[in-house]
Amino acid sequence: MLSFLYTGLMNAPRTARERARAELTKEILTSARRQLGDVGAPGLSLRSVARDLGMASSAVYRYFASRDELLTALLVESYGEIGDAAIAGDLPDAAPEERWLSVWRAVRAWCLANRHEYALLFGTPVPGYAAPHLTTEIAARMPLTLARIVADAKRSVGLRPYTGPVCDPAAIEPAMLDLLADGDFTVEETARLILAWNRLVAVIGYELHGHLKNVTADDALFFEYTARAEGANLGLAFD
Amino acid sequence: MLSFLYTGLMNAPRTARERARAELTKEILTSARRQLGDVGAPGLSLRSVARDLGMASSAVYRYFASRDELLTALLVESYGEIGDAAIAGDLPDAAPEERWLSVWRAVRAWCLANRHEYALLFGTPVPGYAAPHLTTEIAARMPLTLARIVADAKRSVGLRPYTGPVCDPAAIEPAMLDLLADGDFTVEETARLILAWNRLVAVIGYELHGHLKNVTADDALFFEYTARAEGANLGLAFD
DNA sequence: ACAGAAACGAGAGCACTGCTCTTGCGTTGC
DNA sequence: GCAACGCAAGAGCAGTGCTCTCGTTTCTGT
Repeated sequence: MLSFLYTGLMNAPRTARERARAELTKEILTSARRQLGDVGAPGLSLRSVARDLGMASSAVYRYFASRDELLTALLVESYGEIGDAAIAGDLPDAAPEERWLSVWRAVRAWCLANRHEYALLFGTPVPGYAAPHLTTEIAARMPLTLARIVADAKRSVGLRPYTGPVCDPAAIEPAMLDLLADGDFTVEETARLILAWNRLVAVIGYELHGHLKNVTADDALFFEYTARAEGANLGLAFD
Repeated sequence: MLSFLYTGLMNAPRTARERARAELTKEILTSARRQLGDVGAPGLSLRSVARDLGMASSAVYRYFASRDELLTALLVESYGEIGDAAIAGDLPDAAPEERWLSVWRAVRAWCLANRHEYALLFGTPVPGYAAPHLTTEIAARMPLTLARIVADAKRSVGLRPYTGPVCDPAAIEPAMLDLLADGDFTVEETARLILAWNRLVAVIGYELHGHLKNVTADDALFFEYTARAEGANLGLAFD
C-alpha cells in the first residue's frame, strides 16, 4: 500500500531503471491529475491514462497496484496542495484578522480552481480509504495554519472572552490537544477551532455542490461573512 | 426527465398494465434502495437490480431512462425521508431549545443509519444533477424545520441579541428571504440560519467520512456541543 | 564478464458495466 | 377484430478494472 511513495518518489534514483521508473510514475500522476481535473474522480480511467501515455493498460499496474491507489496518490498530492495554498495565503506579519481572512480566501480560491480535487478530499470517499497515518500529517497542514493564527493572536493581543455553551472535555480527543499543544489551547478553543475548520470546508462545499443556489446571491460575499463570523467566534477581533 | 414521478407513482393506476407498471417501478426502487444501502451509489448497478428482480437489464430502461435517473429517484426519496425525520424529531409543544436539539439529533440519527443516502444528498454529486425545481421543495423541508423553531422562539420568548460581524444583505438571495417570510427574519437571522443548516449537515459529514478520527473522542458529545453552540449563535437560550 | 534474478511492457482475456437495437409477445383501445 | 402500443428478452457495442502469461531488458552477485 502506497509503495509508490517510497520506491519511486522519495528516494533519489540510482540506476537508470529507477530513474525511468520515477519519471514514468510522475508522468502517470500528471496525466491522472489532468484527467481528474477534466472528468472528476468517478470518470478517471486507468486505461485512458495508459492511452494518454501510449502504453498498455496492464503496464500501469506496475506502478500503481489499483485505480484506488492511484486515486490515493492524487489525494495525498491534493492534501499537500491545499496545505500549501493555506500556508501561502498566510501573512505572518499582518494582524491576526487579516491573516485569518487571507487564509480563508486562499483555501476557497484553491477549491474553486480544483473542484474535483476538493471532492476527492472532502467529498464522499470513493476508495477503501487512504492510509490514515501517512495522510493525517499532510491533511493537518491546512487546519494547523488556522490554528497557528489563533495561537499567535492569543499570545499577542489575546482572544475575546467566549459566550454561549461550553464543550465537554470528554468530547475532544486528547491527541488533538497534544497536536495543538504549542498553541496552548483550552478545550473550548480547540472545539471552536475544529468547528472553524469544518466550516471553512463545508461552506465551500455548499458553494461547489450548488446547495447555495437560490440561497445566497453573492457567494464571495457570503463566504466573507462566514469567515468573519467564524473568526469572531474564536475570539478574533471582527466586529 | 423524472417522468417516473408522474407516470407511475403519483397518478392512481387505472388499467392492469398501469397497475403492474406502478408496482414494478416501486419494486425497482426498493431493490435499488437496498443496494444503495449495501454498496453505495458508485456500486449501484442497474444490471444487478434487474437480476435481483429476475428481469432483463434492458427491461429496467422502460422504467428509468438511465442509471442517473434511478439515482435521482433515490435522491428525491432520501430528501423526503430526511425531511420526514426532521419533522418527526420536532416537538411542537416543547421549548425552542429542546426542539432544536431534538431535530438535530433526529437528523443525525437518520444520517448515521443511512450513510449512503447522506452521501447521495450532500456528498459529491455523481449524476448530471437532479432537476432543481422539483427537488428544491423537498430538499427545503429539513432546513425549514429548523427555521420554524427559530421563528417560533422569536415570536414567543424572543432571540438574544447578536454580537460579532453582520452579514451584507447583498449576500443573501431575496427569494430566500421570501421563502422564510412567515418567520419574519432579518437578513442576519437568515444568514445564521443558513450557517446552522450548513453546520448540521457538515458536522455529520465529518463524522461519517472519518474526518473526526483522532480529532474528537466522543462524536455524539461533540455533536451535542455543536448543536448547542449553533443554536446559541442564532439567539436560542443555550448557556 | 557472465549467469541468474528481478523488473518490465505488451497482449490476450475475464467478468463486469451502461446503454441501444431488434424481435416477438401480450394488452389496450378504437 | 384489428391495428397500435407497451412490454420483456436477447444480442450486441464500447467501455471498465484487473490478471495472467510471455518475451525482453536491465540489474546484481559471483
